[in-house]
Amino acid sequence: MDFKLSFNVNETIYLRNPESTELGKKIVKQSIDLIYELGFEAFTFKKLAKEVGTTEASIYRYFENKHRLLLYIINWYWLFMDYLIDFQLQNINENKQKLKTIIQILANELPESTSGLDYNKRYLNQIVISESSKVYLIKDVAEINKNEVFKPYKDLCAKIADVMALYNKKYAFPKSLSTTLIETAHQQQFFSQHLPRLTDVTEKNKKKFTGQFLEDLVFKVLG
Amino acid sequence: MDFKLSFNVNETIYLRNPESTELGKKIVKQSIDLIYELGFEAFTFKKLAKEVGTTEASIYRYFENKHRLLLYIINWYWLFMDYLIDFQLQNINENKQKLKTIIQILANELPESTSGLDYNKRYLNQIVISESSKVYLIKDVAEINKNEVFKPYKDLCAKIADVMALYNKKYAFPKSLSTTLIETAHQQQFFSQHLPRLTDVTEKNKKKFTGQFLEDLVFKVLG
DNA sequence: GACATTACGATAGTATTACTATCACATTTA
DNA sequence: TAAATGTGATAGTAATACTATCGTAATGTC
Repeated sequence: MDFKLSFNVNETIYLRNPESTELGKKIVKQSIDLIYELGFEAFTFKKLAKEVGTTEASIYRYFENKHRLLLYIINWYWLFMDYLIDFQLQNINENKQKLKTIIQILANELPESTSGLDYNKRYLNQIVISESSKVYLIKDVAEINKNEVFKPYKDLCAKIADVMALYNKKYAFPKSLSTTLIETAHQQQFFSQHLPRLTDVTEKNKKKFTGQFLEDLVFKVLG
Repeated sequence: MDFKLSFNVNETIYLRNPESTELGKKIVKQSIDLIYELGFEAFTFKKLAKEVGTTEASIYRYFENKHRLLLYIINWYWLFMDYLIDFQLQNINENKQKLKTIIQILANELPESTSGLDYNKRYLNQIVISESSKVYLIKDVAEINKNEVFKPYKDLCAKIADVMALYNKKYAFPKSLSTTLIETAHQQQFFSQHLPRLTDVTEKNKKKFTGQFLEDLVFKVLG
């Protein structure tokens, strides 16, 4: 059975909830495809409108600008990851095994969906790797942070940090290690794909490389 | 004695060497101030021209676009870091002490220069923290990488990885750890400044926090 | 069944951005 | 003395990032 997951993204991010209409859903779905194809800088609402078969003005009714749309997509991803982790951690009792599972989820591609209704998970993954930091690396980060738009990311970090703190109660930096784990997971995937000399990736370990590096790192740090 | 450091930045980055003329030097110096003030997205050549007291067209004679100018600044920074590390590692023989010194250089602000001729080091540091990843998180990363424009960054990573590999000959991921160290140094500084809940920073450890986290991490990983 | 609301498409228009082109003039160099 | 170089001034263009208005079809409400 295939189904489309839906999460409640913070209402201050959009002008009109894209989940509430057919056009809104198409906008989000197609924007994932188009940002993947063009990169965020070359992506515009005009090009998206053409792809969706609507007008620029209609898209502006949903999102104030393309930065907000990216924020929406990235938040959806973090909520999805949170859900995935909860799901996969069911029936696991040991904190060590919990951490191993989390690392594998972060270091690998998302489970591909078969239904065309759903977002393209491979594209979504690549967007998060290449574009996600652009949602907070901005001048007015303090301003937009007031509306809790980074809550899904913070919640996920806190969730992973909690497991780390339970695994080693004496470790002084669980939150920073959690953030580092998430960010490094994406970074090492990006570098191993595009600038491999910055990593220790090889033809052989290609598939498992990021997971191996991170598991080694996390457990050495936590003891 | 005060002096202005000068490094040979890859020639494919600029159209005309900004070090070769007074206008060129002013363009780079003022762009650091202006990117710090506005953030890279809101920074334009028109605004820079006004600040420098020249015309847009004149700036375009030095740099193809603002991305190239940022690349120039970031490369200058990596060459500077490379130089600083060599300088500070003189007379240190132990690899452990070398790594500690490197971590402190990465985790703290640059030594402030007193001369007005020089680039503003505090601004430069903040730009690297907030904007540096934007030079490679782009669609055509493979294309521009061909011209070796990321060489200073790669060289620095390799240099640090070499020390790590000497410190622990059995460790399997020295390059990835080196990249992670550099990137995390900036990230933790950014997060502790703007989104502190993602880190373990406190009022007390504020100044030393990033360095402490990284030193703990690196030596636990390397053993 | 009349009426209001909503969602959307169509169209138009504006300020800014990101360039490119040309020409005149001053300074340096050969 | 001529040629080359660097700059300023000005003009112009295509694209970007919006904002505003209007008509209309579909949906919901009294």
